Amino acid sequence: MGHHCCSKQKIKRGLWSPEEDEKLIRHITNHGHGCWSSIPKLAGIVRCCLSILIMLLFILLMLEMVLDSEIADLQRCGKSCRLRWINYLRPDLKRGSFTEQEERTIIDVHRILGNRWAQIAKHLPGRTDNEVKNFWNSCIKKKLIAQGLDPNTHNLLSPNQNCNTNNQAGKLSHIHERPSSLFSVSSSQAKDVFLSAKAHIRTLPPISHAGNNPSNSTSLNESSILPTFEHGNPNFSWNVRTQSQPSVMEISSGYSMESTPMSSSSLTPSGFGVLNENSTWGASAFEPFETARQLEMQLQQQEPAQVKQACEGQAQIYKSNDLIGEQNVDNSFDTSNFDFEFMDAALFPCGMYGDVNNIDQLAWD
DNA sequence: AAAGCACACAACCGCAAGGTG
DNA sequence: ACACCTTGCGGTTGTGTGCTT
Repeated sequence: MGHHCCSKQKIKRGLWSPEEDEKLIRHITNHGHGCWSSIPKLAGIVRCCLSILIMLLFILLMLEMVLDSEIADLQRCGKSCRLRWINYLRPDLKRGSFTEQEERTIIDVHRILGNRWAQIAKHLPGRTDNEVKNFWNSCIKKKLIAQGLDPNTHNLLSPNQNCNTNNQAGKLSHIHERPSSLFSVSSSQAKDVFLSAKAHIRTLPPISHAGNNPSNSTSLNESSILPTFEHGNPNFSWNVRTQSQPSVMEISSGYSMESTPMSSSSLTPSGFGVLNENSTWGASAFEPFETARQLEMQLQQQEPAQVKQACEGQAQIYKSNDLIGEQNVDNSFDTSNFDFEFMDAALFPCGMYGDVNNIDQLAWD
């Protein structure tokens, strides 16, 4: 086997020795990595030239020793060198275990981006995609499962899934417990966040909706505030009414709206800002609601198909808004053509993991 | 003490995208 | 336009280590 790029070479595999690390570090710090595939040879050649100069200054007897010990080529393929440098030797790497803040960031960003480890790692300075991936698979995944959440979708596991998970996880017999971990939140906190969300959602322009099951709908204008709600659910949708309740956003879910402490964990006190893949997650300024243009720009950095759908939806929203007051028309857009999950994620990207007491301030700053 | 097991982490593999001749 | 090469990414496997029996 082995890489096709190095099948002809005499390639060493497996763990790197400290000597190999040292050679690689010395070469890259002196010359940069340039072309990775050339490094294994260059790492030897450069050493060779230096050694020759040294040899001219010193006794010929030293020659063999130097050749033997110092200028031996790095018998690794470029791919392996690159990986070793990026994942382990790079000086800006942060070693050690992940902090709670990093863990939250990973969970938040993963909910939006999925298994795009390289993108996720960009939000964690000093961490590599490999590191994040390993941490996810070995730690966070299990935590989420133990919380009764699907690590892929971040939604509640169905009873069947829970069953399966129980079987798979084996030891996770405490799955039905509701530990008061960082993922859970009290109903009063949820209420605060909910009110906060409500306040910002109100900034949306008026729009009508069509075709949602009223029985599954919860209007934010209702005086009864649900202690929890679930926005990470792919079946979770939103819409806004104009006629009877102008400027009110309505949230509905094809999934059951059963009250569960877990489900509320998706909403964040840190704001509803739209995540930019190129920006750092976590401490971004609060953005109550993006204009259609801003949102479109954000969305364009996501998957094209989803962007298209989301923008079409937004365009319809604003288009219909223009018509309000002029004529009483059904301004609905086709919900079947709208990616609610993505829209949901774009509007509510964070988890409810921060300091809930700052919600109002964050909300209105 | 030794075997078995689980876990975390490092490294590998295959694929896709982009660049270049 | 095509083939080849390089790089980057995500999934998977291998390995070392600590714990349990």
